[in-house]
Amino acid sequence: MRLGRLGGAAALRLAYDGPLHIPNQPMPQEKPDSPLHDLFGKDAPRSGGGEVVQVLTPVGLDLSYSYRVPRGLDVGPGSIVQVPLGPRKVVGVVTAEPPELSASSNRLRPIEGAFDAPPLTPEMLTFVDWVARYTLTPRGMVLRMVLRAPEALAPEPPIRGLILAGPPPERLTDARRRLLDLLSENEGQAWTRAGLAAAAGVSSSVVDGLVAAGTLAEVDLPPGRPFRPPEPDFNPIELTPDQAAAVERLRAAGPDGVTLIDGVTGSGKTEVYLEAVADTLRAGRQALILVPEIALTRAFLERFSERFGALPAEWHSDVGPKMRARTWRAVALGEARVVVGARSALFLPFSDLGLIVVDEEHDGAYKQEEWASYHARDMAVVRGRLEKVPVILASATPSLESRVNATRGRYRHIVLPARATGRDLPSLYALDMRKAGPPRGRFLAPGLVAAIRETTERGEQAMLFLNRRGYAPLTLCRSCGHRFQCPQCSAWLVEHRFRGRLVCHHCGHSVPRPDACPACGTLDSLVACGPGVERVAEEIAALLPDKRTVVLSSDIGGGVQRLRAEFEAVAKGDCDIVVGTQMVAKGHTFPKLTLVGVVDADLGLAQGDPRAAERTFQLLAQVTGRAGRVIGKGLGLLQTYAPDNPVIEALVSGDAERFYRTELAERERAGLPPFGRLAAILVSGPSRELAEDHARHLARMAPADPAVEVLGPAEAALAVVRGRHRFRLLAHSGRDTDLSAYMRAWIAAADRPTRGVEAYVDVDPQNFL
DNA sequence: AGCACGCCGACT
DNA sequence: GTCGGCGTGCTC
Repeated sequence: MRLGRLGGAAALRLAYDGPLHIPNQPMPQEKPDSPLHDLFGKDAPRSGGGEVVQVLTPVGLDLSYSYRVPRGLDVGPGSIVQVPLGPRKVVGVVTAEPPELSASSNRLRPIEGAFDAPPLTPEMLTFVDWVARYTLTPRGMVLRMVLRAPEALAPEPPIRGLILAGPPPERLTDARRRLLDLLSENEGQAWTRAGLAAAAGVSSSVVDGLVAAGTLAEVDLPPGRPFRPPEPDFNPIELTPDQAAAVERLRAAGPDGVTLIDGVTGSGKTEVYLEAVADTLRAGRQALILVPEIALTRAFLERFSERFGALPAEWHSDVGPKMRARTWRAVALGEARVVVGARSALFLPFSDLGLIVVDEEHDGAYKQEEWASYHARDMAVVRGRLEKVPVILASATPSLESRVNATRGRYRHIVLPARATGRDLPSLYALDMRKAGPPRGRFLAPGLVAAIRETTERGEQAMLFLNRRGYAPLTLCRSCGHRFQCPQCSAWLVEHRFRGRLVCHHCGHSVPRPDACPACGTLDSLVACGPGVERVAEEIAALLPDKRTVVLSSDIGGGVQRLRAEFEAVAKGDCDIVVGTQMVAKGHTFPKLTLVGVVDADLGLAQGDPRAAERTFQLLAQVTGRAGRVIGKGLGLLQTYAPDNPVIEALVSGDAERFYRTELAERERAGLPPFGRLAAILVSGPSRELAEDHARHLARMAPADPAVEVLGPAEAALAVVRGRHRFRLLAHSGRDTDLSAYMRAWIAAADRPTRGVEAYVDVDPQNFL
């Protein structure tokens, strides 16, 4: 096992050079005793054997451990190695830190070997450390995100292929003849066992028989090269003058820095950043395109391959282990030139990254809130800085953070004010439900129903948007008032009529919908309260029975395949009315769609969530932006009980700037992001008492700091999830305070939780439940 | 994160 | 009397 040479470690110098982005995070000043400090500006010596190196392992540890390098093993910073850890063997990465234990220490154990994979670059190692520090995640856990394709470390095993290698067998059956015919028609071709059997229409035992007879022989085929390089000049598209000007500005921008492409829906942001991808390919470098949800980006992949003559590599949770391993290796070896991926693609070990694009940069899906919390958009900006490559953020409704960075000049700002097709943006109107609401028991105002009727009569499509899955969010007994609640969560069970069940959207618990009230036994006394998409579909189908209605929601049966098919069917025009949840707001173009009705425009405007207005504005602007993109005159109708709410007013006036102005003023007044910083601690435990006790302990232990205000503990809005009781604490500071460092000090000062209690730190929380 | 060690309930 | 629950601590 040997490794190639490593690039100069001097590149590490850039790591802590100045204020990095992170929504305005000042770079933490490294203290002289930091383990990383001594390395800057020096070339880390490669080990020639018999020495000691630090190895970071992908376990929940912040420390790296010292290991002895056996004689003859050539490893240096970034090398991927196997080391013993306690009773097991784990993969690890040699870091650039100086050894902590001396060669004579009896705790020292030897590295067992190095993998034949390219070493992680110094930039990648720095990135791991940076993310770990900022998010308060053990470095090992961040490394784990990098090494998340375990099979990728072994060279890909050759494919077993079959070729014609001997005379035909003595007994020639019908099946054998068909198989031999096929082989002679494709002379010299090697087949896989299953492929040959299927192509010849025989069972695999026929193939085995011929192998045994010596007619076929097994050979090793080199593993396939699935990553055909995209060609930058394969099929250049004609750009509009606006787009061409935007591309020129990107080119003029130079080799690094962040650019926000701020363009209305349909303005062709994608075409613009694909030109930047083409430039990256021309320079022989790799590009990463992050997208919020990859499962439904079929259309994007097709567009990409039309432009570049090859598909990009894909990286997301639906990629199987084999393809995952191949992709990881191909990225590390520089063979995969463009990767389109979900947020986890940010941790791929690119060998020569030249560009990062974050599409729909405002999207909440970029924030991971599981065991490690990070915002992929912010970390993309950090990685771009470390790698010294440009980062492009694209959105029709940019986050307030990015807008402020653009107006302050930290980001370049490219605005695409008009649709590339020259079509007008949809006209939006508020439907005041207090004055012109639906009759009792219904959810669609007569005005909206009439508009849907007119639209579909013209042969165009209408969409009803409601960000609520299922049939009804609450079921109660008319007789005794019993409400169906999840036994494990403080949430109502949502009726799903397709499935005939009541479902908890927080833990997945579900029960069949009973006929009688479980509390009082009364038959047929259960009533559904409020609408979900299924119920809206039922209502519109009853009102317009001759129209074809379809529901697009993540929980229609059949998984991603079925959903993709449904989206394509709608795009082809196979239905008149679409009723959809949040997922219809993203990306897809439905050419015949000209009317979008928002069933409950007030739904997202919950009090107490500082980001509610922004999220609602973005979501409603995105979803109404689907209307009239290809034909007709787009129309959006917003059903609301608060037509004078600033979000609704800004949408209806078509003046996005007005929304940004008022919302930014509000945030500035309250010192909220991007004018201040927030970090949360979520304490959860098996009982209310245990969770609350630890939350109070944390509150007492919060370090005194005049720059930081600590709030709480308060019971979380969702007080119980999966049987765990939750409390929240919030730290609030100005934007010049290193709140991440404050949180590290806080956690270090407090006792570690015990007895099943957990404390989870979320820097830059997006979600306030 | 794993995995081992360690101290209190229901069984061969 | 043991088997085993998972609570606590360690891994170079």
